[in-house]
Amino acid sequence: MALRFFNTLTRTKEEFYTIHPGEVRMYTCGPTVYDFAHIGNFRAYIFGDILHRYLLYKGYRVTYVMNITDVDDKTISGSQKEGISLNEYTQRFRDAFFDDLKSLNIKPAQIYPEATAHIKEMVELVKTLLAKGYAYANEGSTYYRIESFSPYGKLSHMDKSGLKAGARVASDEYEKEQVADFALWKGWDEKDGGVFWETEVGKGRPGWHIECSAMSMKYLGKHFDIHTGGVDLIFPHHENEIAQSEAATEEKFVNFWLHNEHLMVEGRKMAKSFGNFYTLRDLLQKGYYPIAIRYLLLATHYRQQVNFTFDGLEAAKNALKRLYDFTDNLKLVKGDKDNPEIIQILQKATADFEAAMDDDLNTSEALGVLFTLVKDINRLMEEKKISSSDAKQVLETIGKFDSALGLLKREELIVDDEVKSLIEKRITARKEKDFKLADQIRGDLEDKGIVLEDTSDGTKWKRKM
RNA sequence: GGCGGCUUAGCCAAGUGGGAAGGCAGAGGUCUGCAAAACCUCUAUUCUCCGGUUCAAAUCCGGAAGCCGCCUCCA
Repeated sequence: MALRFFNTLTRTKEEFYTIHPGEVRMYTCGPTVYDFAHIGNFRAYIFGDILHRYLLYKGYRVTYVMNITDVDDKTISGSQKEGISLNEYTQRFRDAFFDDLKSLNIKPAQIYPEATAHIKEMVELVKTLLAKGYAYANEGSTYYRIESFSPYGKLSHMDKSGLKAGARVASDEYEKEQVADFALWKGWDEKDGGVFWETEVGKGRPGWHIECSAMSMKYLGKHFDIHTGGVDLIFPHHENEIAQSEAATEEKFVNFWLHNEHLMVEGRKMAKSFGNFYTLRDLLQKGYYPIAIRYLLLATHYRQQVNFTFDGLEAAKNALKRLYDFTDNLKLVKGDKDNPEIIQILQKATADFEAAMDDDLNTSEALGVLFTLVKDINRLMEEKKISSSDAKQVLETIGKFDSALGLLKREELIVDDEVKSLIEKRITARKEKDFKLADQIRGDLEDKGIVLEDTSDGTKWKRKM
């Protein structure tokens, strides 16, 4: 079956195709590094990651770009409050962001361009838009005239004539011809302090939308394959990116626009402004596993809202535990009689897995396939109808699935000499039927995060989750 | 007000015309010194509600109710 994605442009699932054979160029709107990202933000990056990984799974060469917004109102005011430079301020959150990506087992993009390092490209783009009559300057700022771009609204399916002034109108609105026009370049203001660039379009700083147009086109070309982000970016951010890019280049900007739904908390979207957010750090500090958070987010299809709850996180952890136990048990299989049934099971699972993922990255269904495989193989393991080489093949298949899912990464369990001798001591105690001592050792080890299991093949140990 | 989406078991969640996936939780059983893991069995005659189309509807059409998002910084 062919790979299909739901394209926000057409609101339908479309068969995926690439501009350059075998190669995909994709862009995800990254974080504004003014604070720690919350797990709602990470839903977007995990979604981008799944897309990235599955394209690699399918054999495409992928160039993946994610921007870092390191200049805007919030970063400027944050740095001023602390009396430090903009860069010093954003560096902390940029570092934290990359740490978090690692915790969540998100595969790095090739390029993470920063807005402040691409002022020149943005200015060029603004100049082009001015020259072509899509932009106008007023009081030191430059604005995009949406009226001049007739397809405006094609992504969000909003009628530009319907975009009227809402109740809230910013103080600088009078500088625009129309309220829905947006800033390409913001003229310097006292509030910006020392944050400004002297450029051909004046002293000031870039608008938000222009950075994504300038940087994505710089690294991926004027016309590229996939652009992703949260649904809240459809309007105005992505609509504006299209307007800027297509007006400037007179070419189609992006073929596939993919958007993930929000992470909800008690019926509302998780957002800084609502105060109902958890950062990854918050949850790790409470002892939750980052990969359980990843699992929780993958258990629901990316275009569905997910309600975040601690019960859900607990359930995710337990599901993950089952997968880990399964792979651990497979590694211990000893039989030498191959079972021809295994290959059939694996082929079926692979076909089902790919059908699920091909259908607009249906990770819920893909996880269902994975657990069905777990159950099938567990049964054969129980019946001892599996050889060690069969087990190796199962592990390979699971590993392949996981190259797309990214759930099986675990820290190595380090068992030091002290622990080893305790385990030995307990084995002896059990032989001598000193169960009181045996249970005490088991309890002590559990406190250290090591769980013991006695099987017919001897005592196994694993990390407590 | 404009545009869009959602409602499936105790909880989470796939499924878009013809067998209601999967996970978590729960119950019973096998195994075990006990526990854990694993296995087996059970847990939605039914998919928010009301009409309609059809031989056949969770799935298509119309309507209602509830909830959510975007229209403003936002993943």
